[in-house]
Amino acid sequence: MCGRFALGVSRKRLEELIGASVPAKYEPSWNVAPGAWIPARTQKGCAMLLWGLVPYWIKDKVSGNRMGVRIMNARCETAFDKPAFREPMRRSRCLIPAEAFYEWQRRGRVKYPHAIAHASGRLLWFAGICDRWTDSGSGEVLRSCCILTTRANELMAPIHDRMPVIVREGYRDLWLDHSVTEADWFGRVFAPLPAERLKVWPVSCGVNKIGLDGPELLKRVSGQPRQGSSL
DNA sequence: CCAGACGTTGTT
DNA sequence: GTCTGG
DNA sequence: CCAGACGTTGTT
DNA sequence: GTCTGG
Repeated sequence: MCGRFALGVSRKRLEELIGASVPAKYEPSWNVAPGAWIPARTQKGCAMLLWGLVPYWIKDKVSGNRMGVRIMNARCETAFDKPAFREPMRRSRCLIPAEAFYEWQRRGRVKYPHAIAHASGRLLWFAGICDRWTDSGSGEVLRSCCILTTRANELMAPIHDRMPVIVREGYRDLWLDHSVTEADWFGRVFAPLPAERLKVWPVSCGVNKIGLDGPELLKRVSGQPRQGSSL
């Protein structure tokens, strides 16, 4: 799954990588959590979206907060059928850039955080969906998103059984193009990224602490070797 | 028909 | 808005 | 995802 | 245990 990630690149660098102008609201962070404003590539450009999908049909802000901030992920296997995801899957897909994502490996009652990044050092692009909710009272518009998940590949399996959908370069335009509807294509997009394209390493529990931030969160720590890896 | 949910994760 | 459960 | 709270009364 | 806040 994907409940925390890092995107510590400068705004200028992100603009180069995303190929669009990034709103000034963007700030680098190595501890991005649900509820944060995150940059996303849409068909139109780059927008800052609330991580935690608030469907357009939500009636009021209270239920929006209840429902929205909690929906940080959507299972790719069922997203086309779920009321909250159906329309966004069809017409508002996006790509969410990250340098790495964090997963916690549970061993008994202890949880060990790991970072996972592209083996090449390039950014990861998560498959996301977004929606636009309007406050009926104030007219305020809230744009929000969530990240699709798929089954873990062999690298991730010892740590966790789910991982984010990472869209490979050749499929990114396809994912953003909402004239594309063939299920066959999405099957390819949703396939877990092959293990050899990712790298994983243990990090400190500093990432657990909301509000703690900085590049040091991505530093490898020793003494917590992961177990059961087939690689 | 109306009322109520609408999601994921993990854990047991 | 749209689906499911009663 | 993790951390941290976890209440009541009445009124609009 | 379960919800909210970040």
